[in-house]
Amino acid sequence: MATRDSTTTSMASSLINLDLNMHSFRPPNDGTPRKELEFNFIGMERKASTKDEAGVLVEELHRMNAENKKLSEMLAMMCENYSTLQNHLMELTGKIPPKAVVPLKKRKADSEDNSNLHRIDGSMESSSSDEDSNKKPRIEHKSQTSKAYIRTDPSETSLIFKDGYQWRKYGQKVTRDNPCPRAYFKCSFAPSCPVKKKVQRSVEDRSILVATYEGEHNHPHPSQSEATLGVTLKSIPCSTSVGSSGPSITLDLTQPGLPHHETKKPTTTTQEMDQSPAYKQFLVEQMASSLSQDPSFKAALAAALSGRILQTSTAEKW
DNA sequence: CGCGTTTGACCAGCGC
DNA sequence: GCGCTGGTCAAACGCG
Repeated sequence: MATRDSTTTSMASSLINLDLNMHSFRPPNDGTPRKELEFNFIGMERKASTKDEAGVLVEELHRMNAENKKLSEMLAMMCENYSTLQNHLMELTGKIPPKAVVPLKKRKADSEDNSNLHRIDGSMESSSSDEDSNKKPRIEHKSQTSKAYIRTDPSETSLIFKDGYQWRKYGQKVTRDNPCPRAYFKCSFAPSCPVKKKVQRSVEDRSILVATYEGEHNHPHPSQSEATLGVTLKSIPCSTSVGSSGPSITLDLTQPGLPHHETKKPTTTTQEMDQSPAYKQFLVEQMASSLSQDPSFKAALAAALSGRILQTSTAEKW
């Protein structure tokens, strides 16, 4: 964005310079033939100038004039492209203004939560940082937090949405910076599963549910049949999720039926089981096969890639 | 009756 | 140290 602005600014400033240069050649009244005026101007500087030198200067003037016109057209086109792209982006992001992405938070824990904040268009707000993790022993699952944005019916007041997992609500609280209550859920699919999620409506757009996931499921994803149409039709998972504990393939924790792909990375137990290259190759093939056969993963991958491509192309344009 | 939700109370971190 | 705030607990409640 800054690159685009500076480019536009520098182009505009050079245009202004060009324009000023043009005006410096023009008299207040532009009624007289231009060539004669130019010749007179040059003549004022040096009477002994030859006709050839005047011709070269006039030619240069015409060339700069044409360049000025070309640059003006380019600027107009760039402005038009910019507005078109902006509209397109607004459509893709579900008309969420960028300022809605970073709510003002006072407490440290919340600001850290935002470190893993993801925009609704899938672009990461910033990389994660665990620099404060030692200061807050209360939060035990800081290493794996992610946010997901789910669009729901604005008339729907419930904070419950189906994402394929089983959740048990254990609390609800009205927070200071959001009049909408925040609901606290624990994963109840497995008794020992440490995963929690907080669900709260966005201050900016009440139709958006902001789900914050903490921790990592220690059980397989419930069967895909348990994932209702609540997410696929009524709710639109919009964000990718990336844990801060290293590279992972997590695409969207809210995707129904989507296996927890971050667990697909080789675990230490797997590595200890068999270090043979053939076995590794087999594992890789199995993973690739299972992933490619998963329609949800395909859809999530496509969404993530398209978002990334759009982001890259937009950045290049700017 | 069992399970999940609601809701007020309590606890602990953080800033002043 | 105190007050504010977010997070959690657990009894009460509702529903199937």
